Amino acid sequence: MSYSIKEVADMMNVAPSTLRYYDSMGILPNVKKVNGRRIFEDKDFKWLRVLNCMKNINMPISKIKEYVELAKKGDSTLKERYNMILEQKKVIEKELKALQDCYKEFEYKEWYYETAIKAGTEKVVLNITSTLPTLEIDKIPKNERKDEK
Amino acid sequence: MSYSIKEVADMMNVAPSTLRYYDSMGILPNVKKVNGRRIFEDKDFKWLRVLNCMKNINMPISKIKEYVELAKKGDSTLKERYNMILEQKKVIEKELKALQDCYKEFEYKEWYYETAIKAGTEKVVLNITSTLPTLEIDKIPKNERKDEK
DNA sequence: TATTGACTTAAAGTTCACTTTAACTTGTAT
DNA sequence: ATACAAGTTAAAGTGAACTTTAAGTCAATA
Repeated sequence: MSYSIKEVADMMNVAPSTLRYYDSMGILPNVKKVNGRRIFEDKDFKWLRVLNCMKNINMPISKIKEYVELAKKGDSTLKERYNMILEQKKVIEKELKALQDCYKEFEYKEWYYETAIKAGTEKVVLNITSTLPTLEIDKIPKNERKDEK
Repeated sequence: MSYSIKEVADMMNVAPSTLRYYDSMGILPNVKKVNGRRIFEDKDFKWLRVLNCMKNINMPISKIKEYVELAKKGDSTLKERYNMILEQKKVIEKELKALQDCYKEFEYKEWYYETAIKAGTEKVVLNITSTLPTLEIDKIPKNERKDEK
């Protein structure tokens, strides 16, 4: 099977121009062209799946390109690519943790507003602080100082 | 306790100029100023924690500002703010799911490279496709067509 | 008293990731 | 045959989120 740029764009939820842009940046390697038109085939989808992941974790295009260039060089870069994957796995773990903490913060906010709406006013909940450790802000920094009041 | 802009910037892992920028965009409400200098107090950290969350889930500043403006208006906007929170919770759920799928994809990649490195070549794993449903790409679109080869 | 360092604003500059535009080609339908 | 839809490139434009710069203020220290 083969697919046009529009079809692939729809599948990936992006504009065709975005895919052209990706291609121009060199992160859509080996896409076949017939009469100057891009034709996406099954083999391309393997990479599109990975690309989609990399975009999801906000990997910059420059880094994605780095990976693509390594892959093009073949077996001699296996270890380098492996290390990139391990590094990115750590990034995802961090992001997952951050997102989960955010989720808890928002669950707290949900309760907060439910309580406030029932009471008709925020005042009843305003001085209850969420005890969720979303931010390192809870740690007091070294160069702490007294209130100058 | 009170903190300088530099101290808060360090706690939040951003540049002081970023906090000034946030302030100029109106998403650091009610920060005290002494002799023109920003002084962050305990009450500000409640909001900074939430702001940090909102940044984490890539909420645009314009939307964060919307929320701040609603909060400024007081109890009459409780329901609106509640709805915003519910909506954002859904966004987080989606993002979490996407990230978890990416994590699986990267776990597969980890195995892929471990196997390839052991064998000294990618060829042994190259035609094994991950079966993880990271992308809707696996669904064949309506306007599918035959290979023109 | 002079200097240093951390702050201030307003405005301009930068970066990234697209998106749009303009001029053109190609394949399909009438 | 002609029109139209969908593709193409190169280059310019956009928007968001900072970041840098320039010129200045203020408090503490030598």
